[in-house]
Amino acid sequence: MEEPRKRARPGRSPAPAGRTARPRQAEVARHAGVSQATVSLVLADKREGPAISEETRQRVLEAARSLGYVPDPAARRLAAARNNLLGVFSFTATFPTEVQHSYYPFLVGVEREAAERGYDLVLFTGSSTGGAGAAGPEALGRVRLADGCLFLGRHAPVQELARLVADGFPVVHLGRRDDPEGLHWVGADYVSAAHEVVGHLAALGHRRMVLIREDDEAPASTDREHGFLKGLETAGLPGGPETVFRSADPARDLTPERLRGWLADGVTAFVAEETDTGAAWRALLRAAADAGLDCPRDASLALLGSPPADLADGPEPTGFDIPRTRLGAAAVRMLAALVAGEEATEPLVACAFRPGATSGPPPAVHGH
Amino acid sequence: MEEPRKRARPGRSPAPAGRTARPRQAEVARHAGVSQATVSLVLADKREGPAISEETRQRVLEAARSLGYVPDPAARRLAAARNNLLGVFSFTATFPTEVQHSYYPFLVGVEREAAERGYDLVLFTGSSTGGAGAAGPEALGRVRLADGCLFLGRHAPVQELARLVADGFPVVHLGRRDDPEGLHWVGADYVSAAHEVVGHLAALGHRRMVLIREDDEAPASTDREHGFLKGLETAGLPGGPETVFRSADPARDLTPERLRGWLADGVTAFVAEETDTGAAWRALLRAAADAGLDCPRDASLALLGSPPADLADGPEPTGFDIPRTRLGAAAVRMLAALVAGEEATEPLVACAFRPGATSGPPPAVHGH
DNA sequence: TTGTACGCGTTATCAA
DNA sequence: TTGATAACGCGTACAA
Repeated sequence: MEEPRKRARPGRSPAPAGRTARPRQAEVARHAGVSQATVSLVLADKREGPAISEETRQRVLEAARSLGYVPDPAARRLAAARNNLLGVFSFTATFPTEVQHSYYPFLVGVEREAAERGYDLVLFTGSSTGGAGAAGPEALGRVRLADGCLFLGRHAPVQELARLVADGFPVVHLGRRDDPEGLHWVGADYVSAAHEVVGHLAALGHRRMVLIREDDEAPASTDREHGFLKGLETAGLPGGPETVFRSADPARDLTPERLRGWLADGVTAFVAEETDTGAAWRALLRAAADAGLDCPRDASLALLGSPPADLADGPEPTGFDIPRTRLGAAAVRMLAALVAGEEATEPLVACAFRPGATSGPPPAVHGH
Repeated sequence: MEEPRKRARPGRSPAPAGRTARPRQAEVARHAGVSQATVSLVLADKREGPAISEETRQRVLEAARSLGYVPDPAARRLAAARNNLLGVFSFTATFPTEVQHSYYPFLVGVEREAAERGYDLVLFTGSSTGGAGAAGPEALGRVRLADGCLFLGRHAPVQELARLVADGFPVVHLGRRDDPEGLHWVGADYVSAAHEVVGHLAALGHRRMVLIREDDEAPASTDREHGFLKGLETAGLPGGPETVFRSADPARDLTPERLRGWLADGVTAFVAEETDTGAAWRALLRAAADAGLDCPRDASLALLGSPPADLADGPEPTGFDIPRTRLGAAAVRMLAALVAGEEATEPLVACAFRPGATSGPPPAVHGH
């Protein structure tokens, strides 16, 4: 006796009382009377590779089932196989209390598509919550547990994202984003959608229109402007800088007087971009009301997106809806492709045109 | 030559093109001129354990920083025998399209509490979606991937749950449930809440009231009845079976005539239980309206729960709100305790009393 | 104070 | 067809 007994479970804290350890492949092997490697082979169920006798196969499967065996994702990951786990990391709470920027519609699509493809989801509790990811750079490193990760929200730290991308870790960002070179993303096709809205107005007979936008350089904004201008071009209408009104504070700068001035110049339709705050749209509605305009009789209004929640009761704006659920699905689709080592799928998702009630034919020209 | 060269990275598929391997502790160690174990010690930064010379410490930290070292979560978890992962398994889609039975409020609490405690969440794509869990009972086995799992929804298969519980796998069910012996759950304290509602009515002066309930034996129903009867007792009011009206189809059985009969008998307040369909409350509102009752002048109404979404516009019912967010948090709290090998925490969460607008003093007694 | 050795659970290769 | 075996990256007991 006294022989140096094997060190008990080194590297592990003692198992909690009453807790039965999950069965391992080794245990399944013992029950089936085979080696652990055989278990691995059977469970991998590869087409190629060494064939296994049906008899052994069944024994192993039965043992695994009866023991409730489930592969350890960490070990699997370590051995460079896959998890069937897709990560979701948001930089605000994934389920925010303020419904304002709720990811719910995205998640519907994400869950559906992930289920479809046999993936489970890992929700990494974001940094904002002060949760698991509060501390430093390792916060983002956690996502490497999954086979790939989806990022939501504007405040993704470029450095860390770049690192993941550089390491070849499959990453998809929700929303167009150029910042870390080579970052994959899915986003709404604002260019086409804005283009379509302009086409709709032009078809109604509008010859001059103005885009109201805020003063930032977010891709979502520039895309809309781009689509707006392209729409004018397609319709053979005059473009140029004077068709875009840009203001850091539309509520202040978009006065009823200015609106009247445009009208006097022959402008008959106004298009506002959508932003988080909805400032442009709000200002436009306000100015039109203050100017005593009856919409759409006196002028047509359109919104490049969906109205903010608090304006949901008002008349349905002509414009388009962002297909959030389909965006979520598209993101998962792309992520799955990257995980599989395939090419990234189509990043753009079409928006749904919304006829709405704020546009109509331009007013008949009075006077001569 | 020809000596059997070391097999290149066994156990791994070939690294995807362009993929740079991240630095490992071993590499940090080389750069710092120490052993890998020392790197691990320095990075762990434990209070106890072997002390490290400040000199070495700095060299290691510097090397780690300059190489951009990030620990591999999979390896870390493999070594630590813990995931920091809590599972969430729902038997309907976790993010249903029909807002009717949305788990959103629960998830808010779940996410918040999980983040607080440093856990990430695994959303197991449920069986209903035909997703990863479509196949038979083994679907549930997947949850063993996490350190513990939360179950949502009514249709949890008892067999499989029992299996998990028997194996000592930490499981918490959302909603009271006795079925698999030893299953842990968290639920709303309907008994106290119903008790409080009765107390409120009694304090207003009501001496006789009737509970309208459907004809099932769900814990949520019996708890409410129990609380209702206890409330009567506390208030010193007559209880007994005639104070409970039980019907499999309240819409049919709860006629205006019956209501008038009760009123004639001196009943001045009616309490409806809440169910998925809201049938009892609907029938009560309908009968009161048909009987030409002005509520709360002629009679007081109360609802043991929250009104169904389609009745949200109506007058706010006296009753209580189920604290779903806090329930989610409580579930995570209990699950975390079980994972840590501690005792289960308090399963009951208090409901929030809602004064509402459907109750008031009983009508003055006319006649003599 | 630091280095050596081992095991966590898995996959993949190779020899039997 | 199956069983050893190496290795993934990290944490820790133990020896130096």
